Amino acid sequence: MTRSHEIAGILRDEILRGQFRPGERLPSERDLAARFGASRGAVREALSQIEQLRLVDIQPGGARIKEVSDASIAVLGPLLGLGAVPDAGLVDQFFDTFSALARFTATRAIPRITEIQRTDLLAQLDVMTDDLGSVESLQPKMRAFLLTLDRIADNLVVRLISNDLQAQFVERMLLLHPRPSLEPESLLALVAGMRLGVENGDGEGVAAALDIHFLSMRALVAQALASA
Amino acid sequence: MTRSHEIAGILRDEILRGQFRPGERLPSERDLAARFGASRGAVREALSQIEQLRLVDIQPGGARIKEVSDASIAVLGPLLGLGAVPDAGLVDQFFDTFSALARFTATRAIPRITEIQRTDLLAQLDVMTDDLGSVESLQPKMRAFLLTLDRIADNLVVRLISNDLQAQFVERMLLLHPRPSLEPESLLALVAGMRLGVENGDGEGVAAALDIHFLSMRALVAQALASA
DNA sequence: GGGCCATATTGGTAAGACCAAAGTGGTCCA
DNA sequence: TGGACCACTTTGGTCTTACCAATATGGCCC
Repeated sequence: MTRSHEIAGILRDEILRGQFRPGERLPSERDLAARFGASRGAVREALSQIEQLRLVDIQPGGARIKEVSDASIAVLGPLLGLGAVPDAGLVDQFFDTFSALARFTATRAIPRITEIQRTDLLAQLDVMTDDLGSVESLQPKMRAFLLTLDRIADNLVVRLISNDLQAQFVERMLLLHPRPSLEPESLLALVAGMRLGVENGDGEGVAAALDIHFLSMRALVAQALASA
Repeated sequence: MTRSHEIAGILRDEILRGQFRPGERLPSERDLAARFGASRGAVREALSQIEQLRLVDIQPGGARIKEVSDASIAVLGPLLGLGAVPDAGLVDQFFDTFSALARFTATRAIPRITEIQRTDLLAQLDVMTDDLGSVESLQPKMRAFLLTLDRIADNLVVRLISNDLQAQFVERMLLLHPRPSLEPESLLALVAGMRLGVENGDGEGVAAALDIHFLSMRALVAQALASA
């Protein structure tokens, strides 16, 4: 973690917390440098990063704060990390959205699947079947499965969006305690449902299995967050 | 356009064009500064921006190129702008994805709509009905309508994703010539379909109207790009 | 009270310097 | 001959100082 990233993180979080009003001017680079005990160069690098998040608009004369709701998806992670516990509403929105993207990918991928890819997917599902007990070890396998679907669907736009969601979300949620734990039965239903869909070339079937899974996931996470 | 943004744009495009292999090292900051006739500070700000796109991994010892497919959604715009004409396949993927997000927003927004919001949406649709002839003036109204739906759906995650897609895509597509022109009949069908859905609280109806619209849009844009 | 101009402030950029970490190549030893 | 070790070089990270152009600010004048 470099000094400029550190400064960028602090300023970014202050903006996300609403400590500046939209339209208001950020302190000058020289003032910020003094505040952080850093050089103007480091502050400028930090501001350059925040500008990419579309949180500020930098112009000669001053940097002005913009609306958080107009920012880049890259602020999602920091937004989730603002409090000791991620905002439950935001997490639910994330799962709802992520679920929709997974459905999208599944319905696009399955119809254009090759036999080799089908074999690959089924093998991945088989491995998952042997591992239903532990969410910790299942999660990366699930992620790899979805990534394979992503590659088959061959939609770079969704792939890039998923990259951002992964980068923003996954690491933070893995820190959550107590961790939500899915019943082995529902995990079995998920894997079995996806397997059936993959075997029969039924994208809608795979999507439906994912839908159900994410619905129960949302309920469990909401419960975990409420008790945290 | 500042010098650092300029340099960032050039390097970013070179990476997106594949002029560096993933894992390869970018020239040192000092070399880049010499190449661009700029100071190291300006180059560092540029690299800091490219790092945020997840196109490079900067570490003491050197900056290494990463896979484009692992980058942020923020590279979509630059990717579309690489050639004289945007890549047709990528544009089609964009519309497919954008359409799915619009469907998502519509199905989430309509069920939770208030009477005031319903009146607002209907008014917007009425204005659009009077303006079916010109795509130029209809497009911003359409965008405003979708933004209203976004606000009603109240899903910040999708809102942020849409921000990025808008920022990456809209300006570039508006430069396209020849511009695709939709038939007034199909536009009328779109508006009428959405109106019916809004009136009856039928989110699936609104989504279906959007689906059809984006499908014909995809066909027209593909045609426009092929002739360009 | 409103428009205008000089001044202070702010971002944009450059040049030079130092440090610590990583990469590099050679040497030395087994 | 092969591998481990070490010194050197390169590289990113940071700071300082300085200057310019565009903007913002405040006071002045009409």
